[in-house]
Amino acid sequence: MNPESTPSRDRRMSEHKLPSRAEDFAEWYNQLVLRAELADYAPVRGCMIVRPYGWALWENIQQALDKRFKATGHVNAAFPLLIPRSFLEREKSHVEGFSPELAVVTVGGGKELEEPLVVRPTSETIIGHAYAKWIKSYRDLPVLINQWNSVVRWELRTKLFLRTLEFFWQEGHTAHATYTEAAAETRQMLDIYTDFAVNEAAIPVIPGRKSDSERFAGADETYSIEAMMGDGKALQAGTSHNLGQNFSKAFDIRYLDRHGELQYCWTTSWGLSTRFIGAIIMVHGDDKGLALPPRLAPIQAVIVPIYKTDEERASVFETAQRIREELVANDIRAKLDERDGLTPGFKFNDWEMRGVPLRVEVGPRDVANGTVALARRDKPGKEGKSFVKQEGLVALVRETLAQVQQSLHQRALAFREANTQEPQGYDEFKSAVERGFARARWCGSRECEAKIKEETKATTRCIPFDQTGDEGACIYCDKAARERVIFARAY
RNA sequence: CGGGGCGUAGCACAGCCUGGUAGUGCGCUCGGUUUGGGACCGAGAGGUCGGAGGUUCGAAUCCUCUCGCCCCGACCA
Repeated sequence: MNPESTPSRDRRMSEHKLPSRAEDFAEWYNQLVLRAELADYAPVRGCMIVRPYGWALWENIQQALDKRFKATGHVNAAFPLLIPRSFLEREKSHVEGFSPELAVVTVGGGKELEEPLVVRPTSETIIGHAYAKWIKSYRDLPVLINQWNSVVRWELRTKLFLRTLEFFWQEGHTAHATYTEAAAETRQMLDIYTDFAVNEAAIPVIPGRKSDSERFAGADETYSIEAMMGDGKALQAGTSHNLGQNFSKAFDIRYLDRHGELQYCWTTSWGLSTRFIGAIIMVHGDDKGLALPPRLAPIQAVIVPIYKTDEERASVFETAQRIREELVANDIRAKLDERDGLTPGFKFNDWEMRGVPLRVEVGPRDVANGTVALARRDKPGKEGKSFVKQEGLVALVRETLAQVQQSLHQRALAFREANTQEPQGYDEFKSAVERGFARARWCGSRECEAKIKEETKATTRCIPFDQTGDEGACIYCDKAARERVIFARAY
């Protein structure tokens, strides 16, 4: 812009800037999480501090989900953090799945414990134990409990939000009288996650079934929603497990049916974690920073005052405060940026980096004319800026937020479509998973799945529910294959 | 656990090769001029140079050991 820009000025400018997504997606992500003040590193390797702005986002996610859980008859409770180690060992595949990543407490009150306690990696076992005590009769069923908590898994490679030693989530655990009911519950909760992802987070997802090798340790069937990130990689954004009678047999969760016969329960579990925040970042973010979906954004509209003199400041603030109060009174999460000594331009960039969907600029000219400038986060620069009357602003803000929500979803969907291919041969398959999803036939054998992973780093993400049903050849071995599967490199 | 890189102010780094006053930019504090797309000037605060041991009159710098972090590969929401 300024031909006299000095090298030192350019350097300073570049320090403000994030690395572009194209040049280094991983670094873009790391810096964005820190600079947007979503989270910070903790003193323990792999642990994360969720900062207030990140937690506010999580709270909005919690509310949107919790509302849906309650509407379908679930209730919240809290189960203990510490679990006797022997509990984990009762379900064979569950131990095998989790034992490498357990944190174990061996000392309590300065004394070696008789039985080591594990820090919960998930709560199937301790909840199973409780259910066994509580459930006696078919009249006690179904039991539909959820808990909001954190769990610990000793991961080797960690990344803020996506994979940390401790992470926050909700885990729902239900017990039913019949297989059919449990299966319906499992699918219902996946539908809820899908609805949440699409309508609250503006993230298009592919719901489907997991392959045997990707299934949860101890589940009969695992379902997931899979989303495409801005670099074409897949992220499992929510999961729902049909646990069959595996845990009820391991924990003796039985009930007397109406014929007076003792039956094992059918149980399910389902979870969505703070990893979802990583998905929001990587799906909607751009080179300017975060772009939060209005329905989940902690701040939906930020008001930036513009002034030179003290008199201007006073009149601008008066108007800006009035606007903020009107917005807040109408349930719009609005904030007035009262920071002195920062230029408007700095604040524009700052709030864009933090992903605020809508910005309201109020300056002396606006005070005089009864107008404001409205800027949309999804359309940078002049394109997304309009000058509007203060009168009727609340309705306009509401409408514009809905439009931003829509446009983020459409943009994400278009990106996914553009980067999803149906490869005809294995060569095409290989290039497809280089940049996105490959929807390809798979014969269902572990061998093909493993070979593909070895050769391309792509794994089966899920077997989508919508299938054409016609027969074709497996992308790898050419054997008969009915189903098309989503293959991708994954987080 | 294997491979690679790095530990110097809150952050990003220079200084180390060739031992001798710890430095630059950003950020922070104060004062002034600024403010419709990342302002500027001036003054200031801020350091056990990751830790321990050694060599030396003298170590951020040389030697030995150690701890930690980040990135890449085998497990995972």
